[in-house]
Amino acid sequence: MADTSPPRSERRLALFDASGFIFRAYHAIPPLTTSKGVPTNAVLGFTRMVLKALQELKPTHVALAFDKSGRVERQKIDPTYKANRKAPPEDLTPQFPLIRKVGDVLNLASLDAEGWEADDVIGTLAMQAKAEGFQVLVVTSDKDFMQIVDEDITLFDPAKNKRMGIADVQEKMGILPKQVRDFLALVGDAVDNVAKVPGVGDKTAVELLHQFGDVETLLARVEEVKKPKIRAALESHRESLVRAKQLVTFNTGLPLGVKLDDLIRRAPDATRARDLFTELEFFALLRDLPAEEPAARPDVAPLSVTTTLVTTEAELKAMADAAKAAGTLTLVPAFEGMPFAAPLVGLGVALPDGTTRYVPLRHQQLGATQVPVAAFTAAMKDVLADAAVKKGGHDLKALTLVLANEGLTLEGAHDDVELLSYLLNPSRREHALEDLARERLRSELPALPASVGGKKGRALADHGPDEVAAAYAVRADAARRLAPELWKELELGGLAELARTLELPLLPVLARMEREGVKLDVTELGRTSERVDVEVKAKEAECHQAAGHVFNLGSNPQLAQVLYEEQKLPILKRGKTGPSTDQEVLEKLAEEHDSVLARALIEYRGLSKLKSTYLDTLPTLVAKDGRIHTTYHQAATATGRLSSSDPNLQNIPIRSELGREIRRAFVAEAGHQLVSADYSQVELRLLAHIAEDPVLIEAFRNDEDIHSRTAAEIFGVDPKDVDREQRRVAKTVNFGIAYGLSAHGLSTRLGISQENARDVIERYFTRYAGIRQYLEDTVEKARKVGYVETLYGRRRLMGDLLSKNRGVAQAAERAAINMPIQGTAADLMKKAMLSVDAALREQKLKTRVLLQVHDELLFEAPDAEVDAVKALAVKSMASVAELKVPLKVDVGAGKSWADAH
DNA sequence: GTCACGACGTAC
DNA sequence: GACGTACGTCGTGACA
Repeated sequence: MADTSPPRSERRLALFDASGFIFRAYHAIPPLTTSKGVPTNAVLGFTRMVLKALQELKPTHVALAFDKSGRVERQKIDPTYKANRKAPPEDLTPQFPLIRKVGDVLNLASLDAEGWEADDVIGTLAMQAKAEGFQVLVVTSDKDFMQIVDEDITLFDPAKNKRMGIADVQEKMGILPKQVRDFLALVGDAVDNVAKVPGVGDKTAVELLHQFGDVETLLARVEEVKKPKIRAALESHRESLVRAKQLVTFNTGLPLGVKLDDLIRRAPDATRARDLFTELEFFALLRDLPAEEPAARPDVAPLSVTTTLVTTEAELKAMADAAKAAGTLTLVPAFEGMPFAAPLVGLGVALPDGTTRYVPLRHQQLGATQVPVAAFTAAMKDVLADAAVKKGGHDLKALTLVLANEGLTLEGAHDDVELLSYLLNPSRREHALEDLARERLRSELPALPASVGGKKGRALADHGPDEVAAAYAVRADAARRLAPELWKELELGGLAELARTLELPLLPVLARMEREGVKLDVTELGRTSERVDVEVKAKEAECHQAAGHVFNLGSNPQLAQVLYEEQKLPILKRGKTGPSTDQEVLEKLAEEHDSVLARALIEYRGLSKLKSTYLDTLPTLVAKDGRIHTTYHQAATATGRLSSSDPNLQNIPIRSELGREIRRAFVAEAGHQLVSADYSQVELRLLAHIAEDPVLIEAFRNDEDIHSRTAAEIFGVDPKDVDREQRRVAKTVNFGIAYGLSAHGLSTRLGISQENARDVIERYFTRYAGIRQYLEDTVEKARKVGYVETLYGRRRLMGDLLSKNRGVAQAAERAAINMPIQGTAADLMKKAMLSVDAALREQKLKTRVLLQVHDELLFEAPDAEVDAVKALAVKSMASVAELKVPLKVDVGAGKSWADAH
């Protein structure tokens, strides 16, 4: 036995009734083709079933069994066997070879035997495996297989996710597994053209088998059959009954010539599987492919391990020339800390000829040979600024910023593998180079120094060049190798244009915004903080007073104890870990149960939240230039939006008075103003456009108060007669509709009954019929193709839509509804940013873009440019797309962010 | 001390 | 569970 075999006792062979599933999948899944028209419904159903069953059963050995001219041998017994079967439908035939191909890339053995059916192949293998001590799992939905069930052979129906052993067969059929063939012979099979004994149905067959055991005994003692009609039928159908039993009995002695060790389960060939699934457009399945495969493919060269240190100006120049000649250059900077402030310690380089370099620049180690930074910048300036030399790497925005610190401009950002991977699957949490290399190059990257990313260890610059050269150079090489593969997939998914014309051009714009930063009036913020500190302490004391003792207001378990055990207030909502104490609950407790504690807590929470998150934190993040430099993440959200962190400047308060006060601390330099331009109702406008809803389109074309108009539609009144309550309801519906709003959600939000909420939603959909249609179509299409997309082709893979867990599937539906809207808004804003940035540069204005908050851009403009910038921003943003509705942009200016609104 | 997680709350 | 997308703070409990 081969060493690779698991211990005997743990060996499990899964045998798939592949041929059976092909037909089942074909009929279970509605017609489906790739964008090129290749039918794939059976392939998809089959593939899903196999992957699911493998996950469920975790077999050690696997085989797929197929029919091969399957009726030939049985027709020797009875020429009419399956004679009335029609040829497979014409859109199924081309799927047979594709299914074999799926088995191939999943590294699963496919077995068949000329003239025999999959049943016989499985029967043979099952017996063989049983004899060798295997547990056998037959994956099938066909009841005929019950005949081979025994202590070691179990059936598994992936459709029902159910296993079937001896006891299950007995319970279901009322007979032993080995009697199943007798049963089938007695009752016949119209579909397969197996003759039955007339007058013998399921019940009679079972009775007969109880009495006689099997067909042979029954025929030998037929005179003992009590009912004359049945007896006569049996006597006159002797031959056909014997034949029927032969037909339904599996042949378990085929000469397959396969050793069970050949069936050891192997990991899928991830690369080929990815290619095939991409070709078949099984995007939802792509995500579930395993990240690694055991064997390295021989056609992929190992990642470069020999790295040349570049320590002379001549070598630098040679490197720059080589890059210029080839037109590409892949770079990974060695730095630590924030990219907008970090000095460049070194630079990993990969050249298109497959060689790698490391340029040490600021290693502190004694005796480290390195070129002076000035010589480096002089030698590299041109090639870095040459857009014709395409730059590659991982997170080129960080590279751009770090180089900018050295006075270097990076142009031609093109192969950012983080960004490219993000566009392929924006739902993915991370696009770490380590992971991409593992998945797509089957290589482990050497570890970076512990100080980078983590906090411990020596500073990066205290490492010698030799210690880190390989790590950075190999990273550059990995990025260089990944880029072509990622571009190929982008082309296949129709995403390459989005990458080339939107995301990659945006990258330097974001870099400039981060580098610019926004000025914070720390003194002003400090004053506010001191004042709030007093208020927070007062509220805290009030809470302790109300509780009768001191406790940690920040601890929800402690708070829950006080509220629900000591004060015996009713538990209105529960979370996973215990009773909830969130704002909604507190408000109810304050209102309906007149809880002094709840009332004080609400105020405490509001104050302490703003204090800890903003007032106390923002000042610590002010850089030496007196400004705050956020980091924008271009590869973070599932919809295509940007996100912001360190600090997050996209959730600075605005709704409360204290919130606005915090915004007052974001100010313009002397002689400048902040200009804010934001899209009005952009998502609702996009919904109108995408859904092509005539009523909503008309409302926006007339620049109506959209919430009043909606209220008028819902409540059947004239827009001018809409009252405040009606408008409030309509506003909530308008906001919620693109999020997959439910009656329950609307009722809790508005404090109305669920019936009432249902009625409101129903009226809404009646008046805005296009919206309902759009929502339904979006989910339906997403289920079929596995993704949703924006107006500009940005895609989000949506695997969970087919989840068996209804909650998960419904959440995925809501996300699917929302993404095209939110994502298209994000696309538009990104286009607007490109347009605005280009216009500002072209007109050589001193105004800078500082912040983006999803539907708002914040500029810092010299006083003299304010009016021009207002006009420029409105024009650029509003004309970024020609839609069925106008895009409206509101704009304002002032000394602070609050004043600009 | 660090980490992961959940609860909560801020924004659009 | 019940309305989508993010990120940050705090408390908690596991682990070192």
